Amino acid sequence: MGSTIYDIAREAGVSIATVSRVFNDSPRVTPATRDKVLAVAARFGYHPRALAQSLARRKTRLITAIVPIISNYYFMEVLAGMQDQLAESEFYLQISNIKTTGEVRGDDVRNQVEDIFKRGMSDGYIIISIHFDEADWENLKKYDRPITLLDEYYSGYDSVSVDSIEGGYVATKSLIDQGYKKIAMICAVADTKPVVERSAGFRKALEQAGLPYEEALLFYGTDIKRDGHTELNGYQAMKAILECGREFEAVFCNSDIQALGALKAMQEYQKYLAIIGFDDLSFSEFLGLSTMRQPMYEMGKIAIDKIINRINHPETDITHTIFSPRLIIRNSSLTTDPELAAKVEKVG
Amino acid sequence: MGSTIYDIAREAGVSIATVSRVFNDSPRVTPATRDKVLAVAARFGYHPRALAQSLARRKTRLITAIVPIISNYYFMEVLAGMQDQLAESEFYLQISNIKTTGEVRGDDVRNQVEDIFKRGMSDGYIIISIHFDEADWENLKKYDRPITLLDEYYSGYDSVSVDSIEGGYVATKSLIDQGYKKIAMICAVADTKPVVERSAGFRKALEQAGLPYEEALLFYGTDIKRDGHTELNGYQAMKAILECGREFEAVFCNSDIQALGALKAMQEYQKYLAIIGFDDLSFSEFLGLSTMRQPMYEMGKIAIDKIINRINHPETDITHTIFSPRLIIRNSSLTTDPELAAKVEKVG
DNA sequence: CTGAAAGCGCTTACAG
DNA sequence: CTGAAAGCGCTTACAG
Repeated sequence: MGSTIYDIAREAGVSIATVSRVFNDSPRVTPATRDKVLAVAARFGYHPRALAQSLARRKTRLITAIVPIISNYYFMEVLAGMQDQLAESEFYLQISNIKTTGEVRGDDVRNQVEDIFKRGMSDGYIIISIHFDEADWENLKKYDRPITLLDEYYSGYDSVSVDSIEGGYVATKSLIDQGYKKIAMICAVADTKPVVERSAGFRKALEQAGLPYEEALLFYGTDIKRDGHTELNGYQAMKAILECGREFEAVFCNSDIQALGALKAMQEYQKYLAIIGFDDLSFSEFLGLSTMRQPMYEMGKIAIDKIINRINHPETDITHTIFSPRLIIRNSSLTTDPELAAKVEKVG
Repeated sequence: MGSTIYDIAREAGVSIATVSRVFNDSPRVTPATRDKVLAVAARFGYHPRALAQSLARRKTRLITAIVPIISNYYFMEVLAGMQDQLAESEFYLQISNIKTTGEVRGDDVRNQVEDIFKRGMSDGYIIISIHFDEADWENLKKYDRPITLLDEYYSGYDSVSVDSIEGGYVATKSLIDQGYKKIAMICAVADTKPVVERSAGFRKALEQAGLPYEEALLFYGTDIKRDGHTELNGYQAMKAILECGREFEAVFCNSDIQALGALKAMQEYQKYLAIIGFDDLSFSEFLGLSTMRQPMYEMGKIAIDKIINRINHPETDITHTIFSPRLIIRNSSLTTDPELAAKVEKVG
């Protein structure tokens, strides 16, 4: 297939250095030579191979986003932000997907991430929604590549994330403020970072309001795909709530995608609890689902800024951008109890 | 940062050829030498750069999936299939995202796709949900790379797709079979491949049943993001249906994501038409949404098979795999009219 | 402004 | 089984 820089040089009667300069927009080329080279290149359908360029430059101009199963609906919006921010830069974005069967943890994920670093194909890496422990994060340092964490915090790398504890707190408090007292939480896979943090916020809100917190308020689905961030998991958890024999008025749900499943369970049981989710996925608005909004688009933009900045200035100080999630009240968490409703004003 | 093959060779007292052989699992290396090399490599934290390997081999062992805005929920499931099928192969998958503002057409998309080919970074390309015209597809031939189309058909490349005309026909017929006579269709952006085909099926079903077809049965939303495959677009289109002054009983909706928006519109108007979507996204089950199922996971697997086969055997005949979408009946399209209901048996 | 030459980090016949 | 050498397709000081 391909013609090389040598073909073009020979045909245009110049050296390969000149051809290279033309394609790198070097100012040190006469318009005449440039035109001649470009003409020949067009005739041959020549384009410099990114591969060879990267090797020679010792720079790939590539940023890799590492994502554990793109399924995360979350990622779609993050991506939009990354793309828009990338537009003006010289970098290309490539996405490497981490395959997960079941939980997003364990050696398998670790190995896949390391494999990506071993290939050494990118100037910088944005790691999204992967929650390693300290040792794992430290271990990545040996590859000596710029890293930005998104939806995760570790002191050793730049990061952008949302304060999940605060989010769990605000969500639960919004329920309490509406007059609900019997509140459960739908978790995803236990010991998982989002769950640990959001349930901590849940607990804090309850205790602050003088409502007793117990483990028994936490409900789990059994589906562990995507760490339990699935419709099915939420459906199962809500079923557990409705069948546990205990009365609940409201539910704080770990994620919108789970809330979608929870909604179905409520319909099946014809029993409607107030519910508030977490994320604000694009469909949540159309479900009338109250939620804690994560500024995903913004986070994507910021992650790109951070990684580019670190690629260009490796020695700058590490920074962490932490958003407070925003409360979005829609119908799903509004009380239907007229007595309670009287005390509440619609917020969003 | 990194040590190179030279460092390892020197330290291990062998030639770089031997180091290379060790890392390429060549059988022609004594266990002793192999161990020695591996030990040194481990100590140095050495890994061959994929970049340099690719250049020397003139093979990248990389397959690139080109996707117009990953947002397409559709893609998530396709990806799962691709990953599973890739597991046993020697290839890596990388995803290149096409940025789209508004419609997925025009020069901008064309240029982005071409840029990816110009970089020449992959051994093969799977192009997903991009609908070019004949000239555009032909134009890509000049890059002389293996290409597989997914969710698109063009005779010049291997492809895997779903018969959308058939899908539109079966969906509409299912509505007719249930006794509905006043049926509208929610389209996405007009002149777009899915819309053209599905509305053709819609028309065919009507005419075959002796129901008059008119343009006025086709409704459009104004949001053109993702070619109109958005919740908002469906919401707008359903509003148009409910406000047009004409009575409808049922709706065939171009995609599940739009159906989600349509559902909201119906709720707002407290007017419930039977509705059937297209795709069977993961949440559709939890919405009780009837739909035409596309075997996305399977399609992903097949696309990988095809591209790998063509990479390894460039001269094999071109093949097209075309699925008939499967009808999934859930609550949304079941009639509530007891008279009609009597004639219908629940299918799915 | 242009060219000759070294170098990027590997692989792979070709000998031995 | 192992090594010397050429080659993959570029970029980039260094001269001029």
